[in-house]
Amino acid sequence: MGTAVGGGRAVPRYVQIADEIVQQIRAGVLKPGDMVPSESELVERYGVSGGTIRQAMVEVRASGLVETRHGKGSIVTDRPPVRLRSSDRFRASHRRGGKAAYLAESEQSGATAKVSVLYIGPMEAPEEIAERLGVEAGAQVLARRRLYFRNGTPVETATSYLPWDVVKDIPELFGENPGPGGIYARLEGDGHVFAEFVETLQARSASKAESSELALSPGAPVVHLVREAVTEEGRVVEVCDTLMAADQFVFQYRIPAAD
Amino acid sequence: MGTAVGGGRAVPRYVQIADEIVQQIRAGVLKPGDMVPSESELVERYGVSGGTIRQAMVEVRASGLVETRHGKGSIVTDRPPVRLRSSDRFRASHRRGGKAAYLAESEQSGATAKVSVLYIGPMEAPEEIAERLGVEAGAQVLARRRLYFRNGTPVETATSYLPWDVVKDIPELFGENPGPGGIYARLEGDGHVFAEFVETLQARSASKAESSELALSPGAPVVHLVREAVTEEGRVVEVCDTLMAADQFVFQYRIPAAD
DNA sequence: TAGTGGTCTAGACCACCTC
DNA sequence: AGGTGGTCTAGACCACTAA
Repeated sequence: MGTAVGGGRAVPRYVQIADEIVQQIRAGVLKPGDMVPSESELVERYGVSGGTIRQAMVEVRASGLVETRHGKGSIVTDRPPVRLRSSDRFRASHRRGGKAAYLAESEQSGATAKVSVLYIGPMEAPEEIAERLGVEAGAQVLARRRLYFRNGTPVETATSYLPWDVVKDIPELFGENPGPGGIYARLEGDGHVFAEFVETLQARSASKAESSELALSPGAPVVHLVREAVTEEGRVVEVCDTLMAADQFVFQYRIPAAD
Repeated sequence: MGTAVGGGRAVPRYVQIADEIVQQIRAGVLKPGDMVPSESELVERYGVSGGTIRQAMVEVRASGLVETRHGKGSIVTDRPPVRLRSSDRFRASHRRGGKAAYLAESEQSGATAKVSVLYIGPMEAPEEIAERLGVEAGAQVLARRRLYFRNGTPVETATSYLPWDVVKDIPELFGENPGPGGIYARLEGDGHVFAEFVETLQARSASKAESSELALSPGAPVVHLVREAVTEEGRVVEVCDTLMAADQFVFQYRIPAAD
């Protein structure tokens, strides 16, 4: 059994160790791309048990400065220039210019972007989605589920839901590439006039499943964003449900002060 | 020593246990206000070691459905009637109605709100703030630092920075209570006409210091929001730097589609 | 195969809270 | 005093990755 020094410290040993490692990264002793010493090496260096090092590494991972992969080790992440999701990404002029929102943003920051289509096809609307779309729960909708990459790593999953009667005559929406300007441009081309987009955001810790899909450490913060596209008739013609790695995005919204 | 069954399961035991407990809460077997069985009781019930239960409870806490306090135990949280921070909180009509934004929101959800003033007075502008305010770094500004409570627990710290020449003739801004409509109403009363508010959000894990100020578990997600108040002259007359417990807030923004 | 992280054990001591 | 969570130990077995 262990000597069991106990928990009677002002600041726990594992926090001290975590802080030391984080400091080494911030100070540049460990640079982006470097490997953090292995857990067994840290056990020796600090003279503590494996469990304590383990707990320290959980803290270090939570700082977002490090990424750990099973059988490999922990690597110092290169500070990614986050993508700014500003509210003018939905300007109609961008669509007329032929750019989808996410591409326009990627251009600004010079990062490589990629989209992987996970599913496009009919689906029974989940309850919450059906409610937002104003259709009955379980009604058939078109679902478009994508995974977005930035510089090769997944940063965002997005699923768009559109009522069947809205999409049934727009064949482009059933293909992987909806064409210039994205799906909003196609909807506009079919006679829908957008009045506004309503975005709802909540930040929380990633579940186990989510963290694996986005290649995050379990418990890393994610942002859950749901966007509704509302037409001038007051109809919600699309609900987009998005989950983003929080450290990859900064959100910016402009709120007019006018009454 | 332990029998060391090892980690060779598809889904780890601690995740299974965490899911079971979360399910019991979602299903209503454990209701808000109920105590979760103690860790030692869970050890018996599930026939695993303390460490495994401990890890399971970390997962359960991450779900936000439970709150743990040291010598007491874990209690199922009141279904957090999160405060919706919608973008219409800055409508001029609210200010003319005499309500500050945070009070107007609290009324909607029926929660008790409290504000504690931590500091009001002159301060040398931090670099990032000075940049946003368009003043020189280190220039004197008025800082108003508050801590917001909701149902007795701290949920948000906010610091407003205002250029000295803007505030020097508005004595209300130096007092704890800036009067009906809040500081924006006072600025409007002094001739400033707001054009827009620009909010920038980023979610991340709380640092040790931040988590203690907001009474969060270390590493719990927080939202860092910086708001600039822009007048029709294009001047930023206030920068408000806020840190919020992520599980207490849902953010909503309406984005006009017009070009 | 060797090294790394991931899970688990059985037990210890400590700090906090309530009675 | 007795229970609760918080920290720590020493060791085990497993899964993943790379040479």
